[in-house]
Amino acid sequence: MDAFKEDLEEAEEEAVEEEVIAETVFEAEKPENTGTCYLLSVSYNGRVGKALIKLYDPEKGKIYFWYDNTGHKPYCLTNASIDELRVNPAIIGYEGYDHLEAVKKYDPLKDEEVTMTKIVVNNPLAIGGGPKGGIRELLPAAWEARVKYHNCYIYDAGLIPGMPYRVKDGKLVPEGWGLNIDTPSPIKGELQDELVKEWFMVLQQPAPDIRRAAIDIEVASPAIDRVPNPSEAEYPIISVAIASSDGLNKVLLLKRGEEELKEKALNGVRLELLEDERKLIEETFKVLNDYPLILTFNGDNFDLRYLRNRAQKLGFPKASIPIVLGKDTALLPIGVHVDLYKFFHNKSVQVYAFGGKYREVTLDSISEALLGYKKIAIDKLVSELTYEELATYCYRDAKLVLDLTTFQNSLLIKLIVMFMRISKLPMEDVTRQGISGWIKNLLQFEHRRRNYLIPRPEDILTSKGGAATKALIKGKKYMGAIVLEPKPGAYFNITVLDFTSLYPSILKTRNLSYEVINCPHKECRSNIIAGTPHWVCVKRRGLTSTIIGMLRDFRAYWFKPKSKDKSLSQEVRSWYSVVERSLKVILNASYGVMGHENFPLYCPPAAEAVTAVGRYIISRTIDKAKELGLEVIYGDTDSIFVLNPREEDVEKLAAWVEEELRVDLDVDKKYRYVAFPKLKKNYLGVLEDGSVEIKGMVGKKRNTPEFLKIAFSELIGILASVHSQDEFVQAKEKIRSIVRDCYSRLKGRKYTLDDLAFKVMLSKSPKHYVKTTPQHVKAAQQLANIGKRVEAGDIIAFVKVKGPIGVKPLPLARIDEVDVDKYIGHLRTTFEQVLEALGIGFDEVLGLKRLESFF
DNA sequence: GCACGCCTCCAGGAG
DNA sequence: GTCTCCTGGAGGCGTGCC
Repeated sequence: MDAFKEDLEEAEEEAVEEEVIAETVFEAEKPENTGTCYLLSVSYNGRVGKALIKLYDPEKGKIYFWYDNTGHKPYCLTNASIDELRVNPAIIGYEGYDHLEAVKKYDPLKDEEVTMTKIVVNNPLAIGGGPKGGIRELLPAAWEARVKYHNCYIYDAGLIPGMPYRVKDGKLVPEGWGLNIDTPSPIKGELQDELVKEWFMVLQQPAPDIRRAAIDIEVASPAIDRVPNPSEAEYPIISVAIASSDGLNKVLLLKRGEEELKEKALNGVRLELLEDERKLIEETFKVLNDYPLILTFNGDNFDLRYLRNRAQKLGFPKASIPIVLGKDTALLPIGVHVDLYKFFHNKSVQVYAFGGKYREVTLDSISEALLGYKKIAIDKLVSELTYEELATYCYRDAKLVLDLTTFQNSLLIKLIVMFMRISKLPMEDVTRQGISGWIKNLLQFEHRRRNYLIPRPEDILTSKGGAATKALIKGKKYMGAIVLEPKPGAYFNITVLDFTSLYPSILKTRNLSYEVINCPHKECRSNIIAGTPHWVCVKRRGLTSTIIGMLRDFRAYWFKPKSKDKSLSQEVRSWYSVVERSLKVILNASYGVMGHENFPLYCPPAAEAVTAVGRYIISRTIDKAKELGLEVIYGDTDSIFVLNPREEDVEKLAAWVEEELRVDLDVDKKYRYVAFPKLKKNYLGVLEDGSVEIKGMVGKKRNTPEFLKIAFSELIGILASVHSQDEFVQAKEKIRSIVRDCYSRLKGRKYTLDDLAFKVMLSKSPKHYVKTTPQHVKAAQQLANIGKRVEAGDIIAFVKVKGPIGVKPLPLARIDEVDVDKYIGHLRTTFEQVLEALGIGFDEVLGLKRLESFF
């Protein structure tokens, strides 16, 4: 209930945000004819009362505006008849009410055509979301009333953000989509040709590069590591750095006292000293208005917010400030603002698009992982730096942000454009929303395209029911995947087989989608999903099954193989690799959102049907493998580890799987050897090329102290060089010396506090830990006691010490109070995980008894 | 009073 | 604010022993 209320409030905020745009008077050119442009953004302009489209002209590097001229208006649907509504004064007398229309829609839950009434209004707030509640609150039942107007406009106009368009005689038309393109045959299947063709054009179309500038500001804060409050904006902005893709690289500095600049430029970056802060801000606004794309890192909540509020404080007229603040956003009237913090924060982007290369979502951590260089470290207040030091520091941040979008041929821009096209979201939205927002919008677009009524979440739940299986873990909603018990030990020549995109394949081949599972037809009830009481419709194809299945096929049969096809040019291959990665992000989340309560198409039976089929598929495959004489050592969800198989047996198995289970089974990789401890989700393997893969083990976890990580990686280095059983014996000796060395350095307190620190993230603010007080929270509390601010997302570094509390944060700890025995315990668990798999005892390696006599 | 076992919470990972 | 499964470590509580 609370969550529902919060959602309501949020929806209100966002709708109000659309209105706020009315305050600004900024306009870009609105030509009657343009060349080929890219659709970056769709929003609602309250002042004009129309949908506003921002087009990017790559030739000129600038933005054009195009306002809707088709007369499209906001609306919602209801099941009340026109006659009933016509006599309802609350509705027809509502401010902004326009007219009523009878419309026919296909209701996917009922599988029948229904007649609905469309209530059309003159501004989005009349439907809902404003302070007055809107018409949707007055109706007994409303459909599609929570779809944001700009998204509704995209659906109805069939617009695809990120695709090329042009304005021709005042009309917005698609341009250069490659209409004569041939769709690859493996994908067509029973799908409608038109659908496949459009999607293929959309994926195939290369993405533009976009002229852009990154900005970063510094504020004269009176205290070190105390971030100034952007709502107050009480301290002066002392520098603004701009790093751009078109050669404008400069730092604006606020003049203090009599001090003059020593240099006019530093490494090609122009330095400009400005007499007063108003001028500095005005110069910054010029940049904001000039560039089609402005990049920041946390600009929504800091840089742009501060700039806006500071300008207001200094007396700028509201309408002259080119920054529009929302509850959690800072948008631009002309160009588009992308806050990279928000984009990199997206878990799917982090894990699937960037392979988990960065772990903390900070500019330092991301840039180091992706670019190989990072922020400049300073140990005093920014206001105490010389002009040159300040400029260097500030510019570095802007440059990092820019480079994050330029590296690998503007990979990031291309990914964003692909995500826009797939999700049908404007650039501002796609970079700020999570994966569920993307998939929601993608599916709603496809509903509207087919004239499907978008169902209300409560109707899906009541007509489809809840989950029938029980999760293994307490508190989870339904049962998930199978993880096999590994057979502990080291094995040579292991082949890993995996089902390509298992869950998306299941969605496709089992026809899983919210509307077709537990469908209303009697004759479908016998088409049961094994392991569940649910049945699936045999009369029609589900929407999710169709769309996700098609995207899966595009990736598996076209973009992924083509991205590795050496006969294609490097440029084409790298484009296909971008597409393939974007599809992977969508595919990997497509099943998860069905099991997510806040997803508007939440459907527990569909989610659990996917995992049930997954369990069925891996179990049957393992049985068949055994029957063929293959030895399965381990498996997890969609993979099986087979010991030294004959190629023809693998082929036989794959053929059987395809025929019998209707999924693809492929060789994923081959290990020279793999070592399994007793534990699930833990192993260490050396691939044929000598590269090492470590899964799950504590030695590679982020929060593990550095000294253990180092010792662990030395151990890995030794194991990587092992080629045969005999070499293990020599390896053992080397391992022994590592462990002993570690042990004696611990005992002798030779490590620094840094080496020994556990670095654990506060997942919430310290006061929200009510059930227990974990160690990192205890350390955080001690930091708070000495006046340091600690909040959710901070990484707390602490060491374990002797005494009642047991931990101290790094700044308060001394090396002599460290609890050495605790650390030896950690040394033990870290190494035992690996050694156990190799049949070596930890105590045996250490020679514990003898060694201890030395101390 | 205090070991001890048992359960829960939390962070971080695999897939 | 996709999902479930799995692990290590600590916190917290009840029980039985001295």
